[in-house]
Amino acid sequence: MRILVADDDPQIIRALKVTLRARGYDIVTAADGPEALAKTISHHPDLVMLDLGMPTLNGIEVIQGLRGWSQVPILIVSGRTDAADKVEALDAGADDYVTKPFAIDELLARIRALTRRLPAGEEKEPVVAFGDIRVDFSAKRVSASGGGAEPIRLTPTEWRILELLVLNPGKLVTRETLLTQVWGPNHTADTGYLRLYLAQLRKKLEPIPAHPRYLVTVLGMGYRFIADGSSG
Amino acid sequence: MRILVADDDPQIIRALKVTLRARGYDIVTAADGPEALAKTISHHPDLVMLDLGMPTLNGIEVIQGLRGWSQVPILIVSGRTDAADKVEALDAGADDYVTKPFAIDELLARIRALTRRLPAGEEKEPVVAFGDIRVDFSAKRVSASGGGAEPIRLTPTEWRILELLVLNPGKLVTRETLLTQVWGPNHTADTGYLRLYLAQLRKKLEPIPAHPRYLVTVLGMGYRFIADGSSG
DNA sequence: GCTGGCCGTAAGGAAGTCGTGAGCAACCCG
DNA sequence: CGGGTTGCTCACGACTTCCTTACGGCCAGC
Repeated sequence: MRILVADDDPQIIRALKVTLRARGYDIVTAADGPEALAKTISHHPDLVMLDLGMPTLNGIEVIQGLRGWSQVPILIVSGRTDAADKVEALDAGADDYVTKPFAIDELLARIRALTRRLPAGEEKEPVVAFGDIRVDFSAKRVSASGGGAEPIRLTPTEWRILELLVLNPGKLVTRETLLTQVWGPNHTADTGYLRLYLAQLRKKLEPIPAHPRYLVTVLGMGYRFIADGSSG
Repeated sequence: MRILVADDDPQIIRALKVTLRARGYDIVTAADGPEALAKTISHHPDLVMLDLGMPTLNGIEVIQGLRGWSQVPILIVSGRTDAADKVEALDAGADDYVTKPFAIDELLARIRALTRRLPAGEEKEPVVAFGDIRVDFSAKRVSASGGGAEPIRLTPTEWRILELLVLNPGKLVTRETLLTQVWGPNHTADTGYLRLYLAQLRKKLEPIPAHPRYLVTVLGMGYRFIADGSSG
């Protein structure tokens, strides 16, 4: 988690850097408004902490400059306690406003609150591709880029098995693991239906189902997903 | 924009109700924790204002009860100024914390900041179009651009379901997600009414209701909204 | 080379899910 | 108090999914 700290007071910068780094955050600093804008562009922080009283550029203008193109959460840290200042900053696009002096624990809690809902906004799509197949886990969707644009339909059970295998690329997934994870902890007696679902998955996903390249059998043990580019 | 105000002090309730209604907000009130939870389920507010010092149920427990199934923004209004209280509430899932007494202008600005990023489809147009249908989220209206200019009427439940689906284009929306988001956390036993509402939505929105093109069933898992131009 | 065990494949029935229509109770509003 | 709307239950047919059973092929060990 990367945080940009913009303040013109070197002491505050230093104090925040130490405190936040100790909490595991990756810290980028800026001493004035233009630098804050530039470093937001170059470093893509997950949160911007902004002091309103910086030289060169009004704090409000920095907020507006950011909001013109970015939805990054903005936390204002200011010495001004006047309600009018808070209203102006919040309406310009800031997400929270803390007045100096502040309790460091409260600041940290507000940082957590602001960064918590981040994944809901701009997240990468967890997509895994192999061969002509694209697996989109967030959308629960599989499509073949090559043969026809029609999406491939998987049943819920097929999905669970594919997830277990693809999310552990290269690793062996034992038959017992598959059975307990898909059918429940009490379900360890396999009468042969696991082979059946693997056959169906291969029929739908493998270029040559009879000679599986990605969903490989490990004799007597279980199955393994081999990603593109992996040897063996 | 609907706001739930939960406080055990009738005077505060009354004052906030008047002030917020004057700003155009739709206000729902609750006098204790259980009522706040129940009215959140039944009224689906866009923001929950919570007093920590309510009887019957701890404020923290109310936050947890909401966060178990809802992502609605929570604004804590409390008389406690101690940093530890703020940390506890924010870490439990609250999004902002204001201490009494507060400037009403600041409170309004913080409400605007919290509700600003509400629509899950951030910063996009609040209008989504597919086929001959135009869905206006800000005006809560649906109209058919093709056959006649008269607006299509949706019931509140139909609207909730359509929102969940359209705001997650291409993504799978689980049956369980739909049930908890629309009917509340305790409502997981589906006797078949979800199919019914989907049928009604398709009857009103789909060109050929019997062969849905936009509100697609994913067998055994849930439903999916397919936007125009997407493959499939 | 032979046998036993494991794997892949196919067919078929049981069980579950979905779409649809009919119908009833609760609620809102005039 | 009455009409219309909304929310929900029940029942039925069509379809999909799940799982069992059965059979043939491949590899290991003897």
